[in-house]
Amino acid sequence: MKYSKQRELILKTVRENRVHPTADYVYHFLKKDHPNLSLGTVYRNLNLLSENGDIRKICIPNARDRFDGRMDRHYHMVCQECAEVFDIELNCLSKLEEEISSRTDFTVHGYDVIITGVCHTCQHKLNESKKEVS
Amino acid sequence: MKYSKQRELILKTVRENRVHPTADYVYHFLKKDHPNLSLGTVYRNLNLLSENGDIRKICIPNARDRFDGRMDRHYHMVCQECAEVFDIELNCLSKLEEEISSRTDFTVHGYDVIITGVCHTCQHKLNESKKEVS
DNA sequence: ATAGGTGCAAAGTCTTTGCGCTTAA
DNA sequence: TTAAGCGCAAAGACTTTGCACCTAT
Repeated sequence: MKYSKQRELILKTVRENRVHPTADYVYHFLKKDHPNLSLGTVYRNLNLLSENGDIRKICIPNARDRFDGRMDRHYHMVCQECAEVFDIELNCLSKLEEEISSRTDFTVHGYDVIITGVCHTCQHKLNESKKEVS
Repeated sequence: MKYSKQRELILKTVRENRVHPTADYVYHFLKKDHPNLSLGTVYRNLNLLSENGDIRKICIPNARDRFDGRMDRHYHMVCQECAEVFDIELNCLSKLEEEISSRTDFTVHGYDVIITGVCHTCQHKLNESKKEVS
């Protein structure tokens, strides 16, 4: 693959901005200092990079796709209130691939775990507003 | 919630068609016998039903959302070749919620595991075409 | 009677793509 | 030199929504 400044910047942005950015986030983040950047280029490169295994695409119900620069084994928690995505390490999944291959004839390339719920901050806010009502 | 014939049909379709149908599938499936049905109604009801916990919405990278009428604990394998979705039961996830609550302050509502790879049929086809080349 | 649901079509949102120009190799 | 990549804008895919009509309660 031919080098491009844009791709380098996009990869850097996903790696360094640990918010699991959307394509739009990456675009606006870079647009400030690189006014010629186009959204199409961002999409093209995010897809390229995730196909190449340089970044991960995270698919979340009722939300747009996000990208993750961390390629080590970890999983994701999504807050239903604020829509933020948090990382988590889980021990009990270490045997997952093993179990799948022994129980099915499916060739496993990868897997993702998406935990949905409410983050600490939002839970706190919800508790506060409950108090106000009662 | 007020009863509607359309909603009943849509729920029945998702429950009985174990292909993890997309909204479009449900629409065309029912349209045959119910020509007045509109796609908007299908979307509205699929979203309603999944919010109510009657069905599950499955979000798959690079594919449209699918719906699942099985509400018991199980997970999903997606074939990257044919895009079909298969169910799988996994034992090692039984302690997952426990581990998350003990390790984080995240309130877990649910989680989904999406395993990507290649199904048996497609793997076979891939092997065949390799043979042809060599 | 009336709140909620439907059908329809239009509008939205997010993403991809065609094309002429640019640039890394 | 030239194939890959870019910027732009238009098109595409999928989903939501406003509104007038309909229907379960």
